Amino acid sequence: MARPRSDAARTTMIDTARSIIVRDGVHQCTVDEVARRSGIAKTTIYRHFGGSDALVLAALDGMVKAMEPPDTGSLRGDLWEIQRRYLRVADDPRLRELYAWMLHRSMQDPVFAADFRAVRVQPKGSTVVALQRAIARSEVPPTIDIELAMHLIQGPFASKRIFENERLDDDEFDTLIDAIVAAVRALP
Amino acid sequence: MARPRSDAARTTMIDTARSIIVRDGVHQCTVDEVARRSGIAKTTIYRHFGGSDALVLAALDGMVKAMEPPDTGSLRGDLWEIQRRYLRVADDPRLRELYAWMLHRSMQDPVFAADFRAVRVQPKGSTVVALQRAIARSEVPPTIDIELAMHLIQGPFASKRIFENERLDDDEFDTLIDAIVAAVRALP
DNA sequence: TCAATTCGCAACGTGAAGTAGCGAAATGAC
DNA sequence: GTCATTTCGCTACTTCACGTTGCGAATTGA
Repeated sequence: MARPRSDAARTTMIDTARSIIVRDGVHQCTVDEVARRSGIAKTTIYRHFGGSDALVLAALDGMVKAMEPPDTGSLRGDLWEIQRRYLRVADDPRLRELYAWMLHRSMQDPVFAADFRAVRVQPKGSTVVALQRAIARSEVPPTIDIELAMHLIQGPFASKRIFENERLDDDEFDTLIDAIVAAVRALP
Repeated sequence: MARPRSDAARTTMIDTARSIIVRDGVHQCTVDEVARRSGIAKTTIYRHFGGSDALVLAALDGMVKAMEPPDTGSLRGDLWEIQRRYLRVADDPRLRELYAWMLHRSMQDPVFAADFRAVRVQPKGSTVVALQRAIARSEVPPTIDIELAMHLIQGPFASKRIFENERLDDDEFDTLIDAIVAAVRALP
């Protein structure tokens, strides 16, 4: 009907937001700051995104590189690899901060929670594939609740690394993997 | 040397903060709001606590009733009871919000993280006692890393209930408890 | 009694959220 | 090509919370 919204402006905003998030953390990623650095007017940002939440989510979307699930031939091997990668990512304080911020916003706002879910970084997909392969190999019963198994797998790592903010050394990591594999096998 | 700080004022601030947290959630618990509701001057609040973080932590301290560890005679029974109570508490959205807020603030500020640690609501103490009893009964090896076992136990519940914000039905709960007990027994 | 400190009050500065009005530029419809 | 419509960038504004400062009055230890 009339002048369309500028794609170039949208791209610039997202790129600016992204670089702020990566360089300085999500807390610096305010509408004012994006406007200042990008040269784009605040009003334009509000027209495009309606607020910093949607802007951050748009910036995050696409940064999330889906992990191709490893295939080592055993559930233990696959989970070892998946969680190893997960912990490497979680070593970045900005990412832990980002995760905590998203959890925080999700608790305040169900709409944000739903959007967050769509964009989230998670080893979830890989873990599902690893579990399906383990079922195909008859390594675990085909009747298990895969979603529950996922929490059984990633919960202990998240608890120690995110909630408690403690690193895991190699021994702890292996011990946890072994115990978790035993737990998954014990699932009905 | 001179006039001491008013204990009455301090108590009033803490009580006001507490009631705001319980009634409206931690987000409404700002210095301005506490001042408005309590009739105490903002400056006085800053003199006493230096900011809303310390005020909230002070308000929380004392609300946390330590849970007396259940003693059912088996690790499974103890963990069942402990996690059941934990989930009942986590059913309150204001508490999940509070937890997310604390995690969020902890990521930003190591000092807050340390203070948070001292005040935190957690079934940690009970779980440690349950594990020690299980060791005494030779239900699990005496060599296990108790802290790691704790994450193995509470991680899956936290992952599903806090991170994912999903409730657990009775079947899921029992399944998870069984799998976790198997995992703890598999610890070296 | 007196010096020191607190309390309550009012005002101020900062920073971010979000909104409003305006001129200029761009674009779809005709 | 013309024109109505919408966007864009700008400036300015309101609101809210944080945190600070200065001041008179009240309180208390020495």
